[in-house]
Amino acid sequence: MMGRPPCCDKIGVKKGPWTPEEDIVLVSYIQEHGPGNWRSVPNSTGLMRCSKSCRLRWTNYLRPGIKRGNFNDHEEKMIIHLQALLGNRWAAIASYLPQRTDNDIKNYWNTHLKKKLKNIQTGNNNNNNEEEGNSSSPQVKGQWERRLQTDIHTAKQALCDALSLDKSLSTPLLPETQTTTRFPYASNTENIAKLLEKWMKKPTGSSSSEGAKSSVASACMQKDQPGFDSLLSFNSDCSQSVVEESNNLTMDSCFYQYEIKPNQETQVPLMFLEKWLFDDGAAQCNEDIMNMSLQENTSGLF
DNA sequence: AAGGTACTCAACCGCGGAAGA
DNA sequence: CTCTTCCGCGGTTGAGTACCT
Repeated sequence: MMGRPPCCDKIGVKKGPWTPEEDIVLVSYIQEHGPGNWRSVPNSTGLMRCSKSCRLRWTNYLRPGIKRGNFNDHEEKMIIHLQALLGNRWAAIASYLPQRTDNDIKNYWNTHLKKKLKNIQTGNNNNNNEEEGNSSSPQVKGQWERRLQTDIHTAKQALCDALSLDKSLSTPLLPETQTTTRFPYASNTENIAKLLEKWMKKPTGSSSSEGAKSSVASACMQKDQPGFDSLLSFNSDCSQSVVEESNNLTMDSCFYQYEIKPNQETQVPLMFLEKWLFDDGAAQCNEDIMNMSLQENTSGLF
């Protein structure tokens, strides 16, 4: 067969924004069967969506543990460092920020950080009286590019740097410890169930069901809205969540298994790298290289 | 108040890699 | 080993919203 067959039958496949009803169907199905086997989701649920769309909706929006809303300084720093180190490998970057989706990080990078860095860059150029287009700011850009094409030693330093950001923060950052902080995924599925019940029971009190639909939708979509978001969001006070969760491993623990696996898989190589880094390189994190690290370039951002 | 512009972010598209037959 | 199918990723789009004139 020539060419790649479509992931799904294009005929009758719905596209565009998801409705709350569709969300409910999808979440209900995943609650029962767990995420994965996306191919069978449309058939099993009757959703007129392609498998990809279902997966995307789940991973980017419905999945418990997703933190929405503004990125804090620490997250910004992490993203900037990791982007410099890993390039646009958003999934890899997201594995270090388990509360954020790769899509969110990508969007945030494209809409905020890129611009911010550009401003910094041009600011530096002006300060240094450097000509614009002349190899386009060799000092700053050169460092970024150098890091992207980095030799392994520099990469080790940068990763070391990135992972040691804000050690004072209580939130654990190393993947080894992240695996424990992901427990809230599990507890939150219960919340989804409660939420779904609410949705189901919600009287279509408003004159039209369409109105009710949209009000539910907007309540869900609304950023920083208590309700849906707060229920699903990954409590920033991870330690508390973990404690709670350790006492609360109910039926949701199966969710944890389903949820944790994909991330772990993507994380494994980095975990090895880090392990190797910290075993081998941590002691060598010499100050000179750290000083030339991105912190220098990004310090103006924060 | 109306129209235009900029911005945000959910969702789509197409590709590459992994897995399985 | 080859072919097919599925999954996941990164780039891109476009609808909705906010802001400006």
